[in-house]
Amino acid sequence: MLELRHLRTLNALDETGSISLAAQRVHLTQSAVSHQIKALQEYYQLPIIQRSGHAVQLTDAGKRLVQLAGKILGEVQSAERDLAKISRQAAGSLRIVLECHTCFDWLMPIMDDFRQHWPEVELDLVSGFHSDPVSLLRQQVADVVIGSENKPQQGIIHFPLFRFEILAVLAPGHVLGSKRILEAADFAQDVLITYPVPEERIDLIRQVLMPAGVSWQRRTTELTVAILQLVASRRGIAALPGWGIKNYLDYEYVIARRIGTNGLWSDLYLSVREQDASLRYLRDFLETIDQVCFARLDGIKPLSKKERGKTKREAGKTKGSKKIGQSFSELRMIARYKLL
Amino acid sequence: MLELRHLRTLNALDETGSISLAAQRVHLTQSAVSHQIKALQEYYQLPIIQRSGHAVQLTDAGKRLVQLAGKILGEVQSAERDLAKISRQAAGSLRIVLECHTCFDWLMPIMDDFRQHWPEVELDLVSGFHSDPVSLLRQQVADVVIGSENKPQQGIIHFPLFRFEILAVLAPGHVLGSKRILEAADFAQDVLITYPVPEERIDLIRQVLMPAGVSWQRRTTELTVAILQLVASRRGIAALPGWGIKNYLDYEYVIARRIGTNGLWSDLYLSVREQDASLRYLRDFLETIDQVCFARLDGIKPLSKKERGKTKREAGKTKGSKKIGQSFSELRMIARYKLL
DNA sequence: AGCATATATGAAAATTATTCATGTTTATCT
DNA sequence: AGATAAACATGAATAATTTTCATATATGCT
Repeated sequence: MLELRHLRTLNALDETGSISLAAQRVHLTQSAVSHQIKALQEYYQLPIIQRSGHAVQLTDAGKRLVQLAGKILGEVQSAERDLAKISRQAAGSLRIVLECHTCFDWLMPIMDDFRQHWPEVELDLVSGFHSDPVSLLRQQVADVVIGSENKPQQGIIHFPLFRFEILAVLAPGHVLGSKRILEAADFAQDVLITYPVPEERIDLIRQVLMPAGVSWQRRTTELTVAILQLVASRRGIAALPGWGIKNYLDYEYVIARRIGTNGLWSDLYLSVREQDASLRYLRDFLETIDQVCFARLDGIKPLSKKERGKTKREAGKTKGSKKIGQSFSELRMIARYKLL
Repeated sequence: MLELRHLRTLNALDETGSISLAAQRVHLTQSAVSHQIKALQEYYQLPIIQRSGHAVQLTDAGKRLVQLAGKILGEVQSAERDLAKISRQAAGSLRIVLECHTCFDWLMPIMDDFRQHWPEVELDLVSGFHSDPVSLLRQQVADVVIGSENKPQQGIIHFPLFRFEILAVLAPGHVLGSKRILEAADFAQDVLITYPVPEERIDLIRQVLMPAGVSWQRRTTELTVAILQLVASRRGIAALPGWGIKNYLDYEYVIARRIGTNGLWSDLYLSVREQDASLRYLRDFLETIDQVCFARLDGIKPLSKKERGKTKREAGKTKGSKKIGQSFSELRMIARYKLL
């Protein structure tokens, strides 16, 4: 029997074009998705996907179901927003601390979207830099932290957002451009341009330069465009998220190179106080982030189970309070479909 | 997590206004529906139903979900019809044998609806009377029998439709009208007006008069209206399904009385060859019958598990062929929502 | 009050979904 | 070409969820 679960999976499959990626998006294993599709094919006595070599393609039948998913999942989300309004969970506050500076880029449109749907939620960005952003949650100064923190802490829940690659950004024609991959030592040759945050908050420094014992020169500026402008005018090099510089790369304003053989990756989490974790508008916010980011940001990956603070099963067991149909997986499970 | 299952149940709940009836409609126990609703309420942290005494009423939240169900379930059915077309299961034949004469009343509009959705299925009524209608399935003369047969037979599957009450129909002012309930003996006093079918096919005779050893006089005619006309003009009395005479009762053209303390009830099944049981258009036909009948026919009841030829669990075990995601329950499980 | 009817609920059972471990196929690299 | 890696499939085991069963509770009726 067809269920919404299937439609959510098919939707992810449509967007990712791959069973394993779709599986990550819906927080299942590749095997689970494979079984789901098999079940659907047997139920309808029809092939849903077609394999052309490695890539999977949706058949006409598959496309029809994806179309159904598109229509339906939006309706479901909209109904659930209405339910939140009915239950008066529609008011509250969402004060956001952004640990990752570049994230402004994708967060802004999401905030605009959110404001439309939740006019009664006070939406704010908590400005300034903070050494321990999560403590702001405890102090009730902020309600949400978007950052890399994922260590389990009493009373705090970390929702995984996604993993992205940090690329070295160079001026076109820069000498280092001749290398396909940059190593720690390469960064000693030029000025490093960063946001004005403490060294330990800069992934390149913490994870690459310091471990390698390489020294560096640094120059800071507030805005991403300013960093890029400096790089392009050969004042130095930078390290920025791949999705943040996509446009500049396309116009060959700057060029990018991988850092280290496997690349330099960073994980993003959204942290909240435990008691806020089931707030409707918070869930909707999470859902929107997922939808928008996976649809629009290039080269990001879902955080797989291993990278998560808690696994689904542990979470179920850990929960002391009465189960109210809101296991961790449910909190996290998100309808992924294209925004209209 | 919300699933289509919940929406189907809520829809039934909306239409029946009762948990137990809704349960019958979706072929679950009352307990299961109760649990489902409880889970939903806990998931959304909202009451979905309100109890005013015995009757259950949907809250605003419940109504919003029903509204969602209305939008969504129609889309699902429509997508599934498209899938059938894609799989070329859209062509075939549906030759129907009607054992119950009065059933023309509700079947006609259903056939019209069906013809629209399945233009490539040859739709026919097999006319004439047949002592063993199910054998027509074996002889490939018909594809579907709608009747009271429900004894398990090799190669035949009986899908339960519904149970309805057969009422005695009298002219207004008829002497028997003074009784609230008619007994077998009462039928000896007047002419019995029936369709021209063998005695053993008339429930009143087989189940009431013959067991009681009462004799009767009979007069036959083809059409339901003709029977009613004869009754109204005091040429005799008749026994007809409650829903078949609703309009005539409303206009007081005739009156109706229960037969026996518990009433005379008849069960209707739809029988097909086993190999046809998973045909898409057949399922759709079944689905439509369910929707239309439960929405429009007065006083019918779903057939509960006990009345069914096979139970869900037995069926699963019995099936010899490889399970292909189409257990008996799935074959039977029907999205019930209002036709547009 | 007592009975019949409708719903709720905890525990057991059944069913279904997911993961794990592994196999197969296709693509890539040397 | 052969080895290796990547993506998907699949059977069996396990986990999770759903349903039923057996009652309990509440309501309405006579």
